[in-house]
Order: sequence, then C-alpha cells, then structure tokens
Amino acid sequence: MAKPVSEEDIVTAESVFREFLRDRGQKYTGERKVMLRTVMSVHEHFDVERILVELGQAGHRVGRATVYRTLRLLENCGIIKEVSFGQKQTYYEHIHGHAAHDHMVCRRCGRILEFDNAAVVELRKLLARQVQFHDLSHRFQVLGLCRACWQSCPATRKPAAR
Amino acid sequence: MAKPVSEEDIVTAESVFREFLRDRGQKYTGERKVMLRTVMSVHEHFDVERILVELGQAGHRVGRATVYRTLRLLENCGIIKEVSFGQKQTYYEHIHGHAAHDHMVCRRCGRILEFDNAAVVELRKLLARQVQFHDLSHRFQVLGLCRACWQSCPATRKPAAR
DNA sequence: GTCAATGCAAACATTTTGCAACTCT
DNA sequence: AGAGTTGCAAAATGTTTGCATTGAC
Repeated sequence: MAKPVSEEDIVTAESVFREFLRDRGQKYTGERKVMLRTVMSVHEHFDVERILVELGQAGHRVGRATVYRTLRLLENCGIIKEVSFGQKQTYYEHIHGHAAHDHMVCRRCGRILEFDNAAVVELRKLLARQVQFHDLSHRFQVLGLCRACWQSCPATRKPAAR
Repeated sequence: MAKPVSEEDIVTAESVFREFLRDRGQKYTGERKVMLRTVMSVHEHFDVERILVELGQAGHRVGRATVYRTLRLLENCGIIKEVSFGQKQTYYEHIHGHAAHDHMVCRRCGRILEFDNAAVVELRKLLARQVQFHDLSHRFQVLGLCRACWQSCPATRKPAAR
C-alpha cells in the first residue's frame, strides 16, 4: 500500500521540516531529526507507542512527551496526518508517497484497506458548494466486513460484538 | 436540525430497547428507562457529561459508570449512534427522526452542519463493490470553514491554529 | 549567551472495572 | 431466590504540563 521512501524523499521532508521550524523561530534538534526519519521509515499506520519502540530499537532515547510534541509539529507541517479508527489512541501515517486515499475498516478482523479517494473529494466539493461551506479536507471511513471475513462466516454474517 | 420526538416515538423506542434487553436476558431497570427518555429528549449531539447534567436537573440520581454502560447498550440496539468530532470525549446522537446524514465541521468556530448523505451512501456502495468489501456503515465528515467564518476573515482565510 | 527543547514525573481527562449492596423478573 | 445491575472508588489509558536541565543557534 505504501511506496518505499528513498533517501532523497527523506532529504526533501527534512528541508520542509527545517523550513517550517525556522519560520517559526524553532529549533531543528537531534530528537526532531531522528523522529522525522523514523516516521518516514514506517509505512503502516502508527501510534506514539510504535514510534517509541522504533526509536528504542534504533538506540535512540527520546522521551514520550517529546514524541507527542514532535508528532504534532510533523502534522502541522504536513509531513504526517492523523488517521483515526475509533480506538482510543491517535494513529498517524506519513503522507509522502501516498496517493490521496481513505480507508475501509473490517469490523471483525480489524484489517484496513486503502482506496483512492478522488471520487470522494469530488462528491465532498459538490456537497460543500450546495450549503456554501468552504471545504478544506475530510475524514471518511467505510466500515464493514472484508472479503475474507465475509466469506468465512456465511451463517451469521454479522460483525463481532464489541 | 432534529425533529421533535413525540411521546409515541419514545414508546416505540422503549419497546425496541425492552425487546433488545429481553432477548439477551437483561433487565429493564429504572435507570435504563430514565436514560432512554433522556437521550430521546436531547436533540443535539451529546456526551456523557450532558446526560449526567440532564439527569441531575430532572432529579434522577444515576451513577457515571451506569451512564457509560447504558449508552453502550443504547448504541448496540440502534437507538443512538456515536458521532465523533476529534475531541477526546465520545459524542452521540439519537437516531429517531433523524434522516441519514453526515456532518460538516467548521474548523474555526466549531459549528456543525448536517447534510443528507444519500449520495455518500451510494458512492460508498460503489467503492466497496470494487474491492469486494461488504460495507455496513461509514463515517464521513467534511472539515473546513462555515460560510460565516469564511466571510469574516477575507484576509487570511485560514483555519485557526490548534 | 539566549531562548527554546528535552526528559521526567506529576497532573489530567475520559473511560473501565472490581465489588458489595441492591433490584428486577 | 437468583441473576443481572448499580454506585462508588480505584484502576487503567492516553495525553498534556510544570519545571529544572540541556542544547541549538
């Protein structure tokens, strides 16, 4: 689902992040540098815990609070975005190399499918125009059963109770 | 945005709830009865705190834990549904009398507009079919600026920083 | 040297849970 | 009578914040 991120992509993201920080009088610290590389190297959806583990395995010691603070910065400068699936933690994904997409979430096994959202954006713009709303973005998820779960339970064909 | 709920509507919801509970060997307690009437009488989006306040003002003493537990039951039997706007608490709305709709959320003032989602459902079904996903429901929100906020800030035309 | 960032622990907010007392059926 | 329910307080979770120390520019 995600394309590999090359060293060149990382360098590009780095300059975006540096410029963003410089414009705001903020510093490009070692922790921020290593966090940027970490989020760029994780191609699935990730949460704070995952980043902490990745950092730990790579031998970097970064405090939990710093991870929270830096993820917010990375989100604000458009390198990552929040994707939420109803769990209580916040999940993110990096944007680079990802075509615009939304998600289908299987209510039985939790699997997540991505799909191109061009049609969704088009519909969104149409709907927004109708009520004179200035649309900037959206959140869209389709909930249901993935093919495997649907086929494996022909009897009930009901999602698991939660 | 919501239509008034008549006594008759409440009686209908009551029988749905009772039957749901009976089928599962659970009890229709005084707390559950009063909570059902409370959620049916609130026509905006509400959270746990709001229900607690409503109950208190009506002179009913129901524990916080019971409110959490009962909202889950009411959700499972389809009388209310979760609607989330990125805040940390969970918000709900009752379904009765509401046409199927989704929301547009103003990122500046927080105002929430509802809109008919028939077209969204249609698109969802089309998209799901394409990837052989068995769609059951969806979550969709359009984020941006409402008409008033868009007009009132011709200079920046940017959402408030968060 | 200055001002911002970090790490830690404490604080917070929301939701869940264990359990003794209680109440529908 | 018996099984499920309640309220309370404690626990669990995820995230934020205060502050002394450290580090970038």
